[in-house]
Amino acid sequence: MAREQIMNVADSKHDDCGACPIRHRAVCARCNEDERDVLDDMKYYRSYEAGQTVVWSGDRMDFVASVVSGIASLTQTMEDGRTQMVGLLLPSDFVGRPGREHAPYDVVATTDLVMCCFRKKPFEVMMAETPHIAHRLLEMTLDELDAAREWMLLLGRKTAREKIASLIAIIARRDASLHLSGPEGAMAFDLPLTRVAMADYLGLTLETVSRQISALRKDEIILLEGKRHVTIPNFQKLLDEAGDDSDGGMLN
Amino acid sequence: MAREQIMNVADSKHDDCGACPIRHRAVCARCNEDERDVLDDMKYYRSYEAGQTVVWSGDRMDFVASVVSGIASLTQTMEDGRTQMVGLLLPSDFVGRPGREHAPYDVVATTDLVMCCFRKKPFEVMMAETPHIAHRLLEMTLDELDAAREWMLLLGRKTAREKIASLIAIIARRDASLHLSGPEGAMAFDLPLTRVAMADYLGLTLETVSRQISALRKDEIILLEGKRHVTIPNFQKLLDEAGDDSDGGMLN
DNA sequence: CGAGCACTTGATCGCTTTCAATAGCTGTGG
DNA sequence: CCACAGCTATTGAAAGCGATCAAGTGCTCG
Repeated sequence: MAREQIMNVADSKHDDCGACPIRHRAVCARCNEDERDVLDDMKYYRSYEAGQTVVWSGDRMDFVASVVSGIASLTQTMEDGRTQMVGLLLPSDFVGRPGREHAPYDVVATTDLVMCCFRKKPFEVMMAETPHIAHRLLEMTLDELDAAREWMLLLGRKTAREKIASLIAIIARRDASLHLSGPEGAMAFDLPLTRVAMADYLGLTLETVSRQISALRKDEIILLEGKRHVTIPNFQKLLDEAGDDSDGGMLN
Repeated sequence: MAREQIMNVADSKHDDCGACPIRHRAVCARCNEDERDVLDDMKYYRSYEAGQTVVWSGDRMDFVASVVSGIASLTQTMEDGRTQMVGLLLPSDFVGRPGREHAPYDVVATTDLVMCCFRKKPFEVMMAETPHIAHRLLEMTLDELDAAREWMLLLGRKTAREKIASLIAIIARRDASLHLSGPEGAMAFDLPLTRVAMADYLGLTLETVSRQISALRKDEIILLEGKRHVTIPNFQKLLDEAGDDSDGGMLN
C-alpha cells in the first residue's frame, strides 16, 4: 500500500512493443512493423495500485488504453449507491471509446495494474488511416459484446450458487489459458477479486457470495486454502454447478 | 396468422436503397453512392411473421442483415428451459457477425419483421475493402455494448418495479424518436412485447411483470387501455420509478 | 495490544417465484 | 347462436431464496 504512491504519474515510455506480452492479442495485434513503430512512439505506460480509480464516470477521457497486466473493472453506480460491475478488463483488453468525450463508467484497478495508453486524438487519426487497428478493435468489441450477453443470462436467470460457480469457472479458464495448461488435472489459482467485487460482478450481496463459496467448498466442488486460493478437483463438476451448456461455453 | 405463410421465402429484391427508411442509421449509413450501388445489387429482403424463428442458436448462419421494420430479439436458453433475452433489435440494427460461422443465439421475430440481408462472404469481402462499412459497424457495435451494459445494471441491481419502469421508458423514448415528437406532452404507444417477452427481457416471471404493470397503473404512473396500449401522463415520474440517473440515461 | 479490514456465519425479513384459479378474447364447430 | 378450446393476462396464496441486520473470527499493521 505504501510503496510508490506516485507510480501513476511516474510513467514509463521505454518498453519495446516487440517484447510486449499482449502484442498478439491487443488492439495492435494486426499491425505490421511500420504501424507498430508509429504506435511505439505514441504510447506511454501508466501504473495504478489495487483500489485506485483510473477514470471516474462522467469525466473527460482524453486517452484510450490496453491493459498490459493486472485487472481493471468497469462499474456503474445508481444514485442510492447500488453498484454493478459491467466489465472485467484483463490483459490485452481495450479501454475507452474512440469518438467519445466522456467516460460512461468508473474504471477501477482491481489489482495492481499497468496500462499502455494513447492520447485519444492521435489514436483516432491513426485508426482512420489504419484498417488493421479498426478491424482488430471491431473484433474485440464483438467479443466483448458476446461476453456481456453471456453475463446477462447469468444476471437475469442464474441462482446464486450458479453465479458463483460460473465466475470461478471463468477465472479458472482464463488462468489455464494464461499458463497454457490443459484443462486436465487439478486447477489451482488465486481469486483476483474480493468478495465485494465478486458481489458487484454477480449482482449479489457479499454475504451471499461468502455463503455460496462456503457451500461449494462443503460440497467439495472447490477446495479453499485461506480466503483466496482455490483448487478445482473436477472441472466438469464445477461446470455442472454453473448450469452452462455441456460445451462449457467454449468461445466460438 | 393464416395470411402469407410462405412470405419468408417470397423475398423481394427490388426496393431501392435511396428510399430505404433506415439508410441513415444502418450499417450502410456512411456509404457513398458507388458503395451503396454495390450493396444494392447484393441485398435481398426477407420477411418473417411475429413468432417465427429467424435463426436457431448453433445453426450455420450464412448471411448478415439489417432490421428494416419490426422487432427481433436475441435469446439465450439454458438446458432446463430458463431463457433470457440478450438483445432487442430495432429497425436499423444489425444481425450477424462477420467472421463467425454459427449463430450464438436464437433470433426470433417478436413482431412481423422485414430484414435486408447480405450473403456473408460477399459482405465480408466488401467490408474489408470499404472502411465506411467497417467503421459504421464498429460504431454500432460499441453502441450495442453500451446498451448491454446498461441492461446488466438493470438485471443485476434493479427491483421488479424499476425494471418494468425502465423498459416502458425505453420503449417510450424509442417511440418518441420514431415519431419525431419531443418528450413534452403525454406519450402514448402500444407495447410491442408480450408479458412473457418482457419477463424474458427483464429476468422476471410473467406474473411479476403483470403485477408490477398493474401496480404502476394503480399509482397512475402509466395508463392502460386494453392489455397493450400505454399512455404516460408524466414522463419524469416514470423515470423516477426507473431509478435512472436524473439525466434519464440520454445517449452520449 | 488494539484498530482496521476482509470475510464468515446466524437469524430474520421481504420480494419475487411458484402454484393455482380465473377472466377476457378469438376462433372453431356443432 | 352458443359451447368450448386455446391463448394471453390478471390476481391470490404460499413458499423460498437472497437481502438485511447483526455478531463474531482471523489476519495485518501500527
